[in-house]
Amino acid sequence: MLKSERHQIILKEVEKRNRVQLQDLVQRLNVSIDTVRRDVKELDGEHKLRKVHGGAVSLGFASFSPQRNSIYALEAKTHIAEKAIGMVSEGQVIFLDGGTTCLEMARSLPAEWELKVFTHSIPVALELLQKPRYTVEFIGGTLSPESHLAQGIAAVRQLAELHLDLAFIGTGYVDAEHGLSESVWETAQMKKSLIEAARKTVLLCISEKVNSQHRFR
Amino acid sequence: MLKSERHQIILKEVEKRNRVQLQDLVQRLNVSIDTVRRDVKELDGEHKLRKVHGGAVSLGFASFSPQRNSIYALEAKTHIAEKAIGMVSEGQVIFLDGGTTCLEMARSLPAEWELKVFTHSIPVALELLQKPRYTVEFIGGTLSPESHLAQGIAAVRQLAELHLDLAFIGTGYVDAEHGLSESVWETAQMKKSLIEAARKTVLLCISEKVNSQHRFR
DNA sequence: TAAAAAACAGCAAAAAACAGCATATTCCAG
DNA sequence: CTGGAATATGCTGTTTTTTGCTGTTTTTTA
Repeated sequence: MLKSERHQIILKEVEKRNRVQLQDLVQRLNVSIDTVRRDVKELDGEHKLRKVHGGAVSLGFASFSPQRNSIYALEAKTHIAEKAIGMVSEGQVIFLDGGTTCLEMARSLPAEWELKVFTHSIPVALELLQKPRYTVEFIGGTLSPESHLAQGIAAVRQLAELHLDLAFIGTGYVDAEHGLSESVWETAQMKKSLIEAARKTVLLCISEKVNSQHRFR
Repeated sequence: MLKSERHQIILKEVEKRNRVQLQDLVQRLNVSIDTVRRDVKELDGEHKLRKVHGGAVSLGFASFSPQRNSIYALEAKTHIAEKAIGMVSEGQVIFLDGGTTCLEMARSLPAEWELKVFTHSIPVALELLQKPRYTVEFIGGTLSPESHLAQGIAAVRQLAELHLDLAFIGTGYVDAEHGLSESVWETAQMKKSLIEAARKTVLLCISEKVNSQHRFR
């Protein structure tokens, strides 16, 4: 296989799902990990993507989630995600909201589990699709160009019909919640539907006390 | 064999599949590797293609254009996509299926238009979200890991409630339609819903006659 | 803090590119 | 028709690039 061909495939993959792991590329391209590493390093040098530990992210993704740059925030969110995963058991039916915290959580969920996950966030869905044993159910609706999140009446209606074991709602969206004009009411509406659909709802919020998780019903 | 004849063949090959290995050309042309090398070098000098280590790539392929990679018969599909776009008018409400043809169509739709587009394909949705004036409505459902397509009962139900000016259905999925076991019935079901929801349905199919578009109702 | 994963550096084999040379083919004037 | 120049093609040996492997160092994670 041609090197430039590999580069194109890598770029395509990065473009599509914003983040790739080197190990995935190894399988996809049938070459050694070192070759992939060198390819990614080269593409990084050409400013076609950004190399990170264990993989690569698209340049757009870096600006897409500016909070990722802040190590403090990332660490905290990873911590929250870990705590949240501790509340999930295999075989359950759960819901994941959008936002960086939930994205982190989707990434960290055990790949060997069997789980049915509902979400209305494209990045989260793409992350979950990486795990072969998961069933990913997407809540449709009007897509927000900024956050790649489905919202609107259609989404609310679909949420209302679900039966969930657990629902995880992220707060502190980068820009989805505050950037959109009409989303305030809809966000409230969606949360209301979720709380009704789920036996337990977990609000993931980043605050001074890292592991503060407010349950409410 | 004439040199210009070889050059024509090389260019055609590069054009067709975007990338060529020198070894393949050796077999194809029955000449030595050095001759092929010199040919490609010459064509590179004339800016007809780009020479890379071990082969050559087309000029469009070299620059950053993800997704256009190994798509078979891209030319024909682009042609179909263009024809299909000719049937759309600004301000309409349309539906786009998954598959490479519809993806090509999504990419080629005029960015300056205002359009409301329904789809159940994540790649198509991501493409459409690039266009700032578009409203993208996602049809939720169970996501297929291979094709990143929402299917299932939920999708069918949402489709049944739509009111569309036009629906474009792609055929000949790379692997979505045949790779999945249970999708036959669901695909039929979805198409049925679509035909009922849309005033006009267009079936995009790639065949011997490039511009064959079968309308049916 | 310790184990695991990833990155790194260096090395060697294989493939490709390159330079130079010899042979074959074409072209053209005499 | 013919000798020679120009071009084209293939071959040989050398150099460069690529790529996987090994062992070591750094980073991540539990």
